[in-house]
Amino acid sequence: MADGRGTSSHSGENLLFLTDEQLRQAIEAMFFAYRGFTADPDRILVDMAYGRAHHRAIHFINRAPGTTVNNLLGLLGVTKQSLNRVLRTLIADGLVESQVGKSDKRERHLYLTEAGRVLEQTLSDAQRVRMRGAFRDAGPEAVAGFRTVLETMMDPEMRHSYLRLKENSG
Amino acid sequence: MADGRGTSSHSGENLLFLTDEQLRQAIEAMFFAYRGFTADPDRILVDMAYGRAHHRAIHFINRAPGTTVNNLLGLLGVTKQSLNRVLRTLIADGLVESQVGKSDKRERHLYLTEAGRVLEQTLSDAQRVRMRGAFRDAGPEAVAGFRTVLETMMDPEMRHSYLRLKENSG
DNA sequence: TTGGAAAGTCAACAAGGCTGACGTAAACTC
DNA sequence: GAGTTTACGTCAGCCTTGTTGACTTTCCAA
Repeated sequence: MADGRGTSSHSGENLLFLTDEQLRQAIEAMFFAYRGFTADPDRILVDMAYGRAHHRAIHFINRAPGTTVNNLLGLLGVTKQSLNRVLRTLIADGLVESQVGKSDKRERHLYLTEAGRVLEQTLSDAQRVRMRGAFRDAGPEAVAGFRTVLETMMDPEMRHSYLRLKENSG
Repeated sequence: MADGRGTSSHSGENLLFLTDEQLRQAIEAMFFAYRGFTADPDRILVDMAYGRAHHRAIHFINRAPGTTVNNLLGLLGVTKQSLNRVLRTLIADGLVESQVGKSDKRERHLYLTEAGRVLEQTLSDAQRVRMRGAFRDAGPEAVAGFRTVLETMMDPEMRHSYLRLKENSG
């Protein structure tokens, strides 16, 4: 369908698409595509003394408003010291708000401020333009395959986080 | 096909799969999947004082034996100072060999040594295990779609590099 | 009331990006 | 043949973003 080879059968008997060479090509495709994937928001971020780490924090706070620090830590997969450095600047700059938990006062619940939402929108707009273009050019069936493979490629815990976010907002 | 929605038509009339929400989910899928993608080789590399940058250099030298430093720079998308730091240690450790160009003596052509090939094999084996599992579970049609979308997502120059590597090795 | 969890912080360090400047050798050009 | 450009290597210094380890404060829950 994409390369006219190894895609004619659904069954497990056709495994030509699993040769080492095919897999190497897929690895390179991931590498090059990820570069493109991050390029657009990165360009915006350099102009404002922020980096990719800030973008990721903003993204997930937007997706899971009111998330606790601990939960965010799990999504991002970094240490609390690393996240805290980023979070501190975002709070100081008025993009993120931290609210003491009502039932459990040890927890902090994170929200984007209005300014934070504006930046999130700007960044995700830029990132979505490329994604939308790729999806449109590739077509619905390719997109479905794309998402299936990505989901299968995740670590199980990450897949779990991913699916939970997906359910809660889609 | 993967989610039973928005995949029934080839034509441009069906654009339900391009909602902002769908695109956000795809962005998250890329993020989580890339984490899984790099996790296995990363685990191997920490035990030997190497990082992801070394892996990338080794990968592309293996794929394009005899590549010049300049060419490798283009593939990796980093500065020569950054690459040089990595390359120096790889050459010092006997994993990479640098040969003065025959026709143009300014150029250096890079090759993996036997030890370099062994490490490359170890790393790419680890990375391919996950890739192969994901491909097998997702099926040939999903794989074709996956690759189509990734190629479309690259920057044009990167796509050009990617396709050239692809042609030259299989 | 005490143990442990959630969060914040300080300090120190490493990998891996970057810029800018400089040097050398070889190739190219006029 | 002189001057310019190209390819490569290197030094110095900076930044972001990750890490570990230690310590404190707060506060929930057994």
